[in-house]
Amino acid sequence: MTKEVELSTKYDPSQVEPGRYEEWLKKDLFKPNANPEAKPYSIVIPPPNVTGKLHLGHAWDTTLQDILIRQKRMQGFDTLWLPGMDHAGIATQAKVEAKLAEQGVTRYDLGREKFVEQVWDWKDEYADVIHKQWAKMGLSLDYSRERFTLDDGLSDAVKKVFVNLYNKGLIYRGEYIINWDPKARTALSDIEVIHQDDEGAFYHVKYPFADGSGFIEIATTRPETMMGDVAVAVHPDDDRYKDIVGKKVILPLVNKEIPIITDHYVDMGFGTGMVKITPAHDPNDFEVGNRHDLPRINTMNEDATMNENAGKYVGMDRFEARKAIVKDLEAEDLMIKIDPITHSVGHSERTGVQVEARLSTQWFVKMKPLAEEALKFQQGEDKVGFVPERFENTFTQWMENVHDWVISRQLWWGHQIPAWYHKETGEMYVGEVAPTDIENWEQDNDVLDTWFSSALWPFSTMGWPNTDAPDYKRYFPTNTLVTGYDIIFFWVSRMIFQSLEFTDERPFEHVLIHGLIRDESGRKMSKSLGNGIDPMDVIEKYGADALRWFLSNGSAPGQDVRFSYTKMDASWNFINKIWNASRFVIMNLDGVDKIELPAKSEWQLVDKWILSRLNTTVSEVTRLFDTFEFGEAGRALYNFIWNDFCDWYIEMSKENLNGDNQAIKQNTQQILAYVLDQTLKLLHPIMPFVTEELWLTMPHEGESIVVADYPVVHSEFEDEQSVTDMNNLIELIRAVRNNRAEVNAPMSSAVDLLIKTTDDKTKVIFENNQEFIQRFCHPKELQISPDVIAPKLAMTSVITGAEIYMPLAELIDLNDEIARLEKEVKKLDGEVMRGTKKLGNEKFVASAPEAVVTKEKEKLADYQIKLAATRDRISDLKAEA
RNA sequence: GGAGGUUUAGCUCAGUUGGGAGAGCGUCUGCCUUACAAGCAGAGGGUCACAGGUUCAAGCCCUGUAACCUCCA
Repeated sequence: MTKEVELSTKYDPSQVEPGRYEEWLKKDLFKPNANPEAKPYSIVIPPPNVTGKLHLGHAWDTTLQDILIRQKRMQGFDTLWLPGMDHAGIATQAKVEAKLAEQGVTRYDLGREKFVEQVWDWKDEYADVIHKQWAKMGLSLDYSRERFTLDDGLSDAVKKVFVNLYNKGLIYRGEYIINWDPKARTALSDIEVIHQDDEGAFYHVKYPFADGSGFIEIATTRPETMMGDVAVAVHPDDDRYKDIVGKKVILPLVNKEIPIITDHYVDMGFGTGMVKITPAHDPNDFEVGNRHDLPRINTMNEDATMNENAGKYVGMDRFEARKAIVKDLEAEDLMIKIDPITHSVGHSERTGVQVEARLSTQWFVKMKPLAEEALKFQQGEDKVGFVPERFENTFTQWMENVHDWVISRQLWWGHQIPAWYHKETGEMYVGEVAPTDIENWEQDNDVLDTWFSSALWPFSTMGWPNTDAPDYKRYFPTNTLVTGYDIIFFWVSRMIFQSLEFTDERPFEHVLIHGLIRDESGRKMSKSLGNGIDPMDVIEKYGADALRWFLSNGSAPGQDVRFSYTKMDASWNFINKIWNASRFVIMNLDGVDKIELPAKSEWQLVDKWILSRLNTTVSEVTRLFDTFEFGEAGRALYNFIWNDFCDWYIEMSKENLNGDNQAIKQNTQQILAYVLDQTLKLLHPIMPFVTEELWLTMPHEGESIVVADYPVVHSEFEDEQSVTDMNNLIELIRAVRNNRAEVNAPMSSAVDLLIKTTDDKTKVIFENNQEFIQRFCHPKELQISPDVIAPKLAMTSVITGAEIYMPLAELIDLNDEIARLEKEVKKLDGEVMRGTKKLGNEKFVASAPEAVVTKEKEKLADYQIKLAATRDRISDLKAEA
């Protein structure tokens, strides 16, 4: 069968990628294979936020998952990759509020119900964008199982977990000091607060004694909170202040008496050793206040404006109030000095505003028992395997020091807390279903932290709490979770303890942690810097395959990676190479409509060699995939394809394809086709589009490479001898090319080539492969014989098993050639000395493994022969001179 | 203050149990060889941050130092 094949001479992703994904979906290739005999392999996608578009970090994360899932699918596993998205409470609500603000509308204008409707519209819009982006990247997701964190099923799971933890006493409600985002007007957990160094000041303020006997000096960074001061504290061991403990001072501007107390919390060495205590506005002061039974005076509103407790400053924003208070203190001569300082200030991860410590009633998860269980579990055999391992430390250290988790959020978008308060009695009811006399109850207004529902993702998406759900039974626990190190605390840790608590199993066998994508100069990509790169733009220019290749090869496990267009160029180049190699093979497959490897007895040296190299590559790539070493696997593939297959086998195949021997021609066609087929399959998990295109163009069986069999190791391909022999041939060709380059004798000029073989084996190899020596060395006259007589003036190279002479009398100078050879002698002599010394070391010979010693001996012998031959040649040439 | 990471060629980075230092890009030389000039052939380029130690043998293991980065408090 003659194939009418037209492939363009350059790889063009825009001719390869569009439409392909839709074909795969139409053929239903991304669903589990429904083979009950197959081992299941499952991954749940880290659900992206519906706040916006996916960035390069998502592209990286999902590419790694797709690589895993595609390889396992080809290996015959029953694979499930479950997609979904996250409602991202605070972030999404903030976006929608910002959009409304442009129209001058607030969420309060709309009311809760109308506002939430608007958020659903937003969600639908962005879910659509995300679906299109997933498709562009070629992700083999099973959309029939797609979930959203606010789905009914997932919401049931959330309620069940909440109520269950509450009943166990692991969820409680109380008035504590928490982190407060005054812009979103909600509580935040510890890890949603980003600490950054800001310019601020230490304000040194006079607090006069009530008895008029002078004043003390109090330093504070936050004078605006002083309306809430209820005491001044010193350390009990601080001798400086022994006499004043128990006295009263007058709170400036307020003219209220407050006591001087002692508490171990005070750092004697810091500042003046005296601190003002403001229990409603500082977490440490809150603790001090509890110990001393002090009142808590909240001086701010939800939006961080001052409230009626702030006296004349009521209504001012916190920063305005600071200015006003400083001014007033100065006016009353109570400000001693203002020292500028740089200090760490907490900001909201989502809205960016400065976080307030705020006293409020919130819901909390009691973390200690859950953390202990998780830590204990990680001591066992079945622990979650972190890859790379060092990230397990990150996890355990956080778990060991974890604080209770604030889970209530004063938002409207999210899972409303399943607690109701009786309108008359005030009684609280917590349950999965609302009270039957609902008219007498009011549900808690707050919603749960989004991570509370995300923590259940690996099992809630599989049908839990129905433990008989087929997916739950077959695919949970999942096999691998892939995510960045930046959300180990937020998500990975919480999935682990929730899964252990509710399913008694780990949520995933392995968690593969990757780094962050940075820009070309190593900066984090961010909106404020404007240095973000849209993966869709990259795909537009280079294709999804090139982006995926870059992402899977760009870095070592757990390391950050810099994006660069130079790297994308290199990535495209590699695919172009594959494209053209395939093009060559396909163009030369006339008469071949089925791939059938010729009988082993028919294999020539080059055939044995390429099959052995292929086999090694399959073995390496498989091993490296199993340990998540995609970069190393990629390098193995790159080297095999470019350096072995393209540079040597394809080049040599031209000799056979154009020769007269029909049998050899057909064998060569089959081996070219076979190696290409195997190579495309090895590459498919990484670059799905182009491999599908090429595979479908060449002879193939089956409807798509997506579900083709992944290559396996064939022990009958292993052939060390052929690898050694081929290397011998390559060494010859390289030596000749080298000599030609040295004297600027291009391949187009034929020159005599005399090869004096010094062992029989080499003689046979060179004789049997004369046609390749002809093709690659382009000799005018070729002699291969142990009896070659060295010409008087000729370039000389000594290789293993042979001496090469190229009589280039008109091109070389005798003295130059002697100098060149002497340089060679110096190098060889160094090698011989090194080997001699090493083998002369008795301890080395005695302690090193035998294989290492043997290898050293062989190398030494080889160098000794080459050295002697080169020296002989020099003395011959000198005799000529 | 605690933990972790990084330091290897001009640049960006690999280097899997310790057994002669690698790639891509860039540089230099020569080639339009009918798959690919975004290609081919060849070349040059490194005290593996520094100082000790373990070992027959260290980029790799141990100790310390320096610089930079990240997370936590």
